[in-house]
Amino acid sequence: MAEIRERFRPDPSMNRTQMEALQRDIAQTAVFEDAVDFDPTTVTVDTPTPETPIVAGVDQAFLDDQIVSAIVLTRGETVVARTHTTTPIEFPYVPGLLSFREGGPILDAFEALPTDPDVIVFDGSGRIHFREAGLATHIGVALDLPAIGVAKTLLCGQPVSSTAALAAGERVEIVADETMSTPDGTTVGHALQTRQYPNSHRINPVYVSPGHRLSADTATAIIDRCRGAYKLPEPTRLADAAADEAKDTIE
DNA sequence: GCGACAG
DNA sequence: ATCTTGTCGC
Repeated sequence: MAEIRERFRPDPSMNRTQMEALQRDIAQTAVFEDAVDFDPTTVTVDTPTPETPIVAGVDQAFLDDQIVSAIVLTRGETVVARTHTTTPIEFPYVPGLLSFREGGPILDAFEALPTDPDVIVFDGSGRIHFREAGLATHIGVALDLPAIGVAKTLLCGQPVSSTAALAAGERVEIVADETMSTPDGTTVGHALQTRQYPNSHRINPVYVSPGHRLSADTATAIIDRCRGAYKLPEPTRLADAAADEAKDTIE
């Protein structure tokens, strides 16, 4: 179903220079402004209506030499489609080059889907990346679909203020720092507190950044609307469970 | 050389 | 990401 712009496909056989060149190309093609066909404020993980946008959650699980890539499509709390692929691992984990390890398998999984989602949620960074070309940006551009990156830890960039004691729903801007090709001070994402305990113990926020066709503000607003009972947004949790489940079936 | 980094 | 029991706290 998904149309893939082949010239952007992450090729694991490229050398580092070629990979970084492709990332610069990806970054220039990426649109960090709202260009979506749905109303972001209608995204929900609860009871859906016929107009509720379809959100895709994507996540991977690993075996010795194979990678399991799972995608779960949901309309509100309703699972619309689910698929997964198992592929040989072709590239190691290298900070800054994650899309070359996970991107191929993810695109394979998208090709197996019966329908395209309105927006995709990835487990990793989007614009919060040295060359503004994180996993969410790379695959979002390759599919030309709205994409958002949600990372559990910060790859680069700096919060404009402390993220230590945020209440659920609160956010802090992440701005570009000197390690990035982006001009210093550019807002590239947000630290979003998806969940918080009433008292003492603290939960770390997640780091949301636009991947493609979305502004940082809207990307974060969408993830905020995907908050469930856990730290990770619901689409990511579902995909995570699907990947683990598929993995257990294999081993 | 120092720093330092998604999954 | 993955290997893993118990354990502290609401």
